Amino acid sequence: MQSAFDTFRDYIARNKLKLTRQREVILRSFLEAEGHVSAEELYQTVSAENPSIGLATVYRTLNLLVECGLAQRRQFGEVRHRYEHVLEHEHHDHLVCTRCGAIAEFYSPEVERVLNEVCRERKFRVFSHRLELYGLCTACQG
Amino acid sequence: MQSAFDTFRDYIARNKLKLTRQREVILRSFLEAEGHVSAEELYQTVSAENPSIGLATVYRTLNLLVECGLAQRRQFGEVRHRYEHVLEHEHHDHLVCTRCGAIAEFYSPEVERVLNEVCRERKFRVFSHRLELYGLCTACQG
DNA sequence: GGATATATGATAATGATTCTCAAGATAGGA
DNA sequence: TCCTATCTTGAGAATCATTATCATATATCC
Repeated sequence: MQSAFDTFRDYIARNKLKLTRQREVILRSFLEAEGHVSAEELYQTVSAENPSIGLATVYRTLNLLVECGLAQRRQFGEVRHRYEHVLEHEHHDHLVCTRCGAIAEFYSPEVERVLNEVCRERKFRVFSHRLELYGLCTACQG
Repeated sequence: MQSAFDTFRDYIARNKLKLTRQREVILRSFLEAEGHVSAEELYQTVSAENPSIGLATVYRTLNLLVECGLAQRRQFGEVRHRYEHVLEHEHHDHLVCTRCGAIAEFYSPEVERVLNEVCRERKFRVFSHRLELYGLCTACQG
């Protein structure tokens, strides 16, 4: 099993790109961040230790991470996008709390099965889906 | 059963707003438009017959329509939002063709049931969900 | 080490949407 | 019907996330 760094290095090499200090720093921060980071948040973390790194570079690197399959870009009702890890992280859907903003993940084989059935019936060749449930998390129901 | 215009008028009255010529024109165009319109598209239609109506007013009116429950705002992988009718239009999910951009609707009681079950198990009080399946429509599979 | 292609940081540009504000229109009395 | 308070409008500025530009810096490959 390749590590995220290996995957990134391979992608860099295959596409005649360059492995820069900035890209390494940003990838490391991204991997350390948990859950669903926005570009701005990642930029805050990164520039705390490395004030010279610019926001544009964070965006550029996040795009690279999406291209090489390490990150997935999502949107949860907000304007900005959030990025989440893909490696060692199964496909899943989301429960979004509309009060506190918490985002929980879930995976349900039942859901997957039913969705595939829907597509089969309608002769739709599905590649991916996005599914978000909005409501109140357990903590916010009190 | 109230018509869309009645619903709109009620909302206007209840909130001490005013029923203007522009709002009527925009609501009528919205109801005539089919499927999923963007603000810009609706603006094109509206200003064809009524060049003095501005884009900002279209946005403002669409927001009113969402507030009074006549329209629902969605996003299908694009940057801009699209608006769809709610009245006389059951809840449904979407099949989005990534090649031709066609958006088909579907409703599956099975899906609804399974999703409710997921929430019950996780003690999540769900209010709504968004579900989009991305892939190739029948026409684009050839 | 040097040549050359790619990256970077700062900032301008973009595109969708919202805000601002002066001027115009509506609703509800008098 | 007219008045007046209040809400709306159109035009363009402002905003916010993201991308493009460009001169300078840096990695890669010989």
